[in-house]
Amino acid sequence: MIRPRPHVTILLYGLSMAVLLAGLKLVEYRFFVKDFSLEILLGIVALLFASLGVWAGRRLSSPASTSNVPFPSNRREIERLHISPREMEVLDLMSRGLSNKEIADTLFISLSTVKTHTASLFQKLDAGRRTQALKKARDLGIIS
Amino acid sequence: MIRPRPHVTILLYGLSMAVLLAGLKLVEYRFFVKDFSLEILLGIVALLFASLGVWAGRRLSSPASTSNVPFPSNRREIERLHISPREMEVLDLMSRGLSNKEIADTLFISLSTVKTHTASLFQKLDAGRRTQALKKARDLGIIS
DNA sequence: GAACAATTCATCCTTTCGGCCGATGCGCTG
DNA sequence: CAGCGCATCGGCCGAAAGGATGAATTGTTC
Repeated sequence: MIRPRPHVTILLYGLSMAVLLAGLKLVEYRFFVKDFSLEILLGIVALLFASLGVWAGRRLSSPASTSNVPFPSNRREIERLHISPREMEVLDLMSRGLSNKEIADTLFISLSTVKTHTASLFQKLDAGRRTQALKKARDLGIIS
Repeated sequence: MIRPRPHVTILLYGLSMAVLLAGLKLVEYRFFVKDFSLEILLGIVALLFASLGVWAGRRLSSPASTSNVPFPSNRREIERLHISPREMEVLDLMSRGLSNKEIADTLFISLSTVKTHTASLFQKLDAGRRTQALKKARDLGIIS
């Protein structure tokens, strides 16, 4: 997510809004007629839009703050080993002592994905453990 | 082991040699009379003493090469956190990307003992993971 | 559009790690 | 000698990490 598809995200956002508005109409008829509390309705709508906003916001704002690997990061070696940007992020967070779960939460991806990244990192760095991977990466100068 | 009791090691070595020599006498009677191959006997004896020598050699030579934590190693912090010498060795090997098992084999101690050391390191460094412990230790300047 | 790399996610299984408990032996110090 | 720190070892348990595959989507490139 994040980097690969801003268009799709925007489309999804728009579509979701459309669906929500359509739903609103329905709700209007179903509940307004029944003298349902206006406050509750507004609260629900606000909550839905708020969460949708947060969701979209995360998706769209991430690209800017995502390339947060503050290091000259020996590009020669990174390219030589074919280490992708996303893998670099994982590697960086790993070097900060985060667990896979914490990395997943930070990057807003699933644990499975983090494991995929670490696995490919281990392969590219020829390591079998994260500590070993970090040692090698540090020796290669691709992390601080 | 290693540091704590050279006396005991020497005593054990001497005792083992005595036992072996005693055993030799027995073997001498049992097999020599039976016209057993002299080469085989010598081979066995040589092998036994060789392994004993290696074993004792490791024990005795370790103290010299054991303080192999090649680093100025911010003593202030080490003392402040009450990190013992043995724990420093474990920490150092940990930073080299070794697994607990490998550390155990390197230090010639059991896996349990390594775990004890790592556990007390985690407590003293206020960490829950080895990568986190390494990060903190590195930040404190007690490892390279 | 096919081919490809990058990113995402899942499941199953094994190994390793870490937490928690208790225990022993040695050396030093009060 | 009693107490304390250090180092050693064991067992049990749950959580984390790692290995092996398979698969879907998106963007780029030819």
